[in-house]
Amino acid sequence: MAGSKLFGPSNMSLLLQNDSLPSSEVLESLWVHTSNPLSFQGSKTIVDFENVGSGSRVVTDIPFFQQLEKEENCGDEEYEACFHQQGKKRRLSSEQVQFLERSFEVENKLEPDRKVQLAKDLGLQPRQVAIWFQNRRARFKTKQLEKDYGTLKASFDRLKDDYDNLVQENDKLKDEVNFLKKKVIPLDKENSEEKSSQEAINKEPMDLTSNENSENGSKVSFPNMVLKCKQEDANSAKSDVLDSDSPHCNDVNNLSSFMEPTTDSSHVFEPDHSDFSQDEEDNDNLNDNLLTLPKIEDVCYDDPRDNSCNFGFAVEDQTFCFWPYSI
DNA sequence: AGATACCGCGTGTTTACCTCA
DNA sequence: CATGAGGTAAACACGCGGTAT
Repeated sequence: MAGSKLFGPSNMSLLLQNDSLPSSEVLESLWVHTSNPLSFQGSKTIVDFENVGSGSRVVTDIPFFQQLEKEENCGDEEYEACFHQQGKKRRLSSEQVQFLERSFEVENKLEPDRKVQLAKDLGLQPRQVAIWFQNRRARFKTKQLEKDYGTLKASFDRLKDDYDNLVQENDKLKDEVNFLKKKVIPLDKENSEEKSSQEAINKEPMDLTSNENSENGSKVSFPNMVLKCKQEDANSAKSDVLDSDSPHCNDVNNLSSFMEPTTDSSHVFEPDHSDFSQDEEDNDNLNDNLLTLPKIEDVCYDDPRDNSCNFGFAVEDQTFCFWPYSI
C-alpha cells in the first residue's frame, strides 16, 4: 500500500471527527444490495482503489465487497486507514455526478437529512456529498460571475457607443456653430460700419453741446438720444441684450440693463462652463463688449433701497451681494 | 449575558487525474 | 509509446457566523 499524503494522521482524524465512516456491512449493503436510484443496470460503477496509480481507476461490474475482500491485510481497526490510504483521490462516476447535478438543480443547499440520503443513494460518504455540493456551489458562482461580467460588459459597451455617438454629434454641432458664427460676424461688422458712417454723417452738422439747435425735430439732442436709447433697450434688453453692440449706445446700455433688471437677462451672462465653455475663446471677439457689462446677478436686489444706488456703484461693493457668506 | 463547542458554509489552496500536443 | 503542460474535479485548510448548551 502506497502511503498517501492526503490521508495522513491529521486528515484521518478530521475525517473521523466529521463523518463517521460506515461499517463494512453498511458499505456492502449500499453497493450491493441497495435498490440504487441511479439504476446502474445491475453493475456497480465503483472506484477501483486497488489499481489507483496503475492506469484505469474506474472499473465496473465489480461488487464492492469483492474489492473489500482484496484488503485481506486490513483488520477492523485498520479498515478505515486502508480504505483511505488506497483511495487517494478518485473521481465520481458519471452516474453519481448526474444524480448530484439533478439534486443540485432542485436545491443547491444541502440539509443534513438530504445529505445522508444522497450519500446512501450514491454509495458515497456524507462528507463526499457535502464537499461535492460545496465545490459545485463554487463552480456555479464562478460561472455566474462570468455571466454577470459578460452582461455588464455588454451594457458598458452599449453605453460607450452611445457616449461616443453623442460626442461626435456634439463636435458636429460645435463645428456648425463656429461656421455660422464666422458667417455672422462679418455681417455685423458691415452693419456697424454702415451705421457708424451714417451716424457720423448725421452727427456732423449737429452741435451736441446745445439743445437749442433742434429744429423741426430733425435734430435730436443728446439727452433725447439717451432717452430713446433707454426706451429701446428697455424693450429689447430682456430678450436681446446681445444687441448691445449697437454702435450708438454702448455705455447707455449698461444703464438700461441696470435699471431694468430682468430674469431673462440673467441667463445671458450666466457663467455656464459646461459643454460650450471651451468655446469661450472663440466667442471672445463676439462677446468682448458683453463681458464689460456687469452681470445682472451682481446687482443685489434684496434691499430695494439699494436699487437706487446701482448706478455706477463700485465693483468691490458687489462682492457683498455676490458672496453673501464669504469669509 | 457571556463563554464555549459544534456545525455548515465560503473561499482559497493542494492534490490527483485526464487530455492533448 | 512516453512525456510534460494545462485543465478540472475532489479534497482539504482556515476563518466566520449561527446556534445550542
